[in-house]
Amino acid sequence: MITLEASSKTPIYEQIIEGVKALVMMGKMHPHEQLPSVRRLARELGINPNTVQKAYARLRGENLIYSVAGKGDFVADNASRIRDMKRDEIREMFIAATRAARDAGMWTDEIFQLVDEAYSSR
Amino acid sequence: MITLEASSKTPIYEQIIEGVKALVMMGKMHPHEQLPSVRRLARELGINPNTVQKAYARLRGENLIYSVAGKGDFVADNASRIRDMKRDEIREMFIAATRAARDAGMWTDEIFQLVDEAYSSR
Amino acid sequence: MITLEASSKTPIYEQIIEGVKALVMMGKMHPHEQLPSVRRLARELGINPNTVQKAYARLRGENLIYSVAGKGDFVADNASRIRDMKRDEIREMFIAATRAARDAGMWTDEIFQLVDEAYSSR
Amino acid sequence: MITLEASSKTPIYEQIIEGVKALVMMGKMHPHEQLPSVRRLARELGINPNTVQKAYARLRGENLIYSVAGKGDFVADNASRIRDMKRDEIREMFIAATRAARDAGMWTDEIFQLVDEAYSSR
DNA sequence: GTGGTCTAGACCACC
DNA sequence: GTGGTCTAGACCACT
Repeated sequence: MITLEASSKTPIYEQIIEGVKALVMMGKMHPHEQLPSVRRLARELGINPNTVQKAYARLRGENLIYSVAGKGDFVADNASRIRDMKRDEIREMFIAATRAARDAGMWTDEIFQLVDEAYSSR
Repeated sequence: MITLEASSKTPIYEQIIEGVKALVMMGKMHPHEQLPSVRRLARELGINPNTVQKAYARLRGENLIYSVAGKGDFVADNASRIRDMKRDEIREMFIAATRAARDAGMWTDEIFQLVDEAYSSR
Repeated sequence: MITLEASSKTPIYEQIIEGVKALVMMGKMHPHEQLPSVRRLARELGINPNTVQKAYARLRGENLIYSVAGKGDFVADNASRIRDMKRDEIREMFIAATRAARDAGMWTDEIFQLVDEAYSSR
Repeated sequence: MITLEASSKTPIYEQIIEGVKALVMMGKMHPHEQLPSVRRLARELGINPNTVQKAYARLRGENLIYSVAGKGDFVADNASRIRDMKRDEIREMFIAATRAARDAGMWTDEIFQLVDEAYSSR
């Protein structure tokens, strides 16, 4: 369910974090649902368990998942706030892109058209 | 004319590259105009000459500047294409952001408002 | 597998680049095969790791290799185009040489004989 | 009569040397004909007289020109051997190109055709 | 262990 | 003075 891009410059553990967030946000995983075990996911992705461990630790640090000793990791109850966090990130993306566009001499019309196309594509 | 953000996680040499591109794009530097020498810019920015050298080498690799032995580095003739290159980059930023926004359940209205605010701010 | 010519005036890092290209072109290295690590190759060649790093960085800039953080560098998928790139370079060499030869009053017969000898020698 | 390419990586003084050789080889300058003075040529080319001086010094070192105190520099009598020197250089170009072509898997037929086209073009 | 970045200092050819 | 190359040594993040 999670796919990695080996040649990408974003670290694997971050790709895993984003992958989990995406699954929850798209409703493919729900609060209190169990995540694949560290070792299992590592095996499936063909990577080092330490890397998965690091990703889960970060997710735990953000209180997006919780651990139950001896049982495994589960999606947290408050996982719905992922949506808000994601929106904040996206806001920043648009702000940065818009400033760059303005500096490059693009007008808002051009941007709106671009967004429209991208939104309805694929 | 070029400023560095020390706390940024983007490498210094890349900040220099972007700085030079921006100067050309904004019309503050023109084809065949001489760039500050490697040593001089390094002194001004308080960094190591090798770091500037690396930035200039990359710019040369993209044919955006050319070097004349014993004289210095100059803005390339075809540097006007920086504008188009930059626009392509910006297009990609908006496409990525828009797709992410759509996946996060945002509507185009929300995006348009966001862009409008960012465009007119500061 | 890569050998350096110390007395050559072409920079070491460029010799490395050509060496890697040659290995791929001759089929001694294949896409997704791992290159010797920066430090290891530096040790083997008796040079500074930074020099190898520079060579690999250039190869990466040409999309002939790709880096995976913490794992190493690998031959790119599209590395087969090295062959075509090399042929274009060779074409240019012959065109330049032929023009010079014509200007120097040499005939094609003379050139053909020269090529024949060089081709079958060593 | 001599033209320089500023952005070229071959040094200016070498471009001058090649320029003088070419003029003699093409019969546009003859033995005992006077060369432009150092200062004059420097002015015409918009470069530093030291650079022209260096080029003339090298040509003198190869006995291709001679100096007469108080009068200037002149094409040497034995300048006809420029042709032979040039041919040796060209031989080397073809040998290098042919070896590279062979290593890249090109056949002599392909080379011959390439040479033929280049020879009759322009 | 891996690659990526940066510094400090040196040497070279060219102008 | 200029850019180009190389070395030595350091620190960082990632696996």
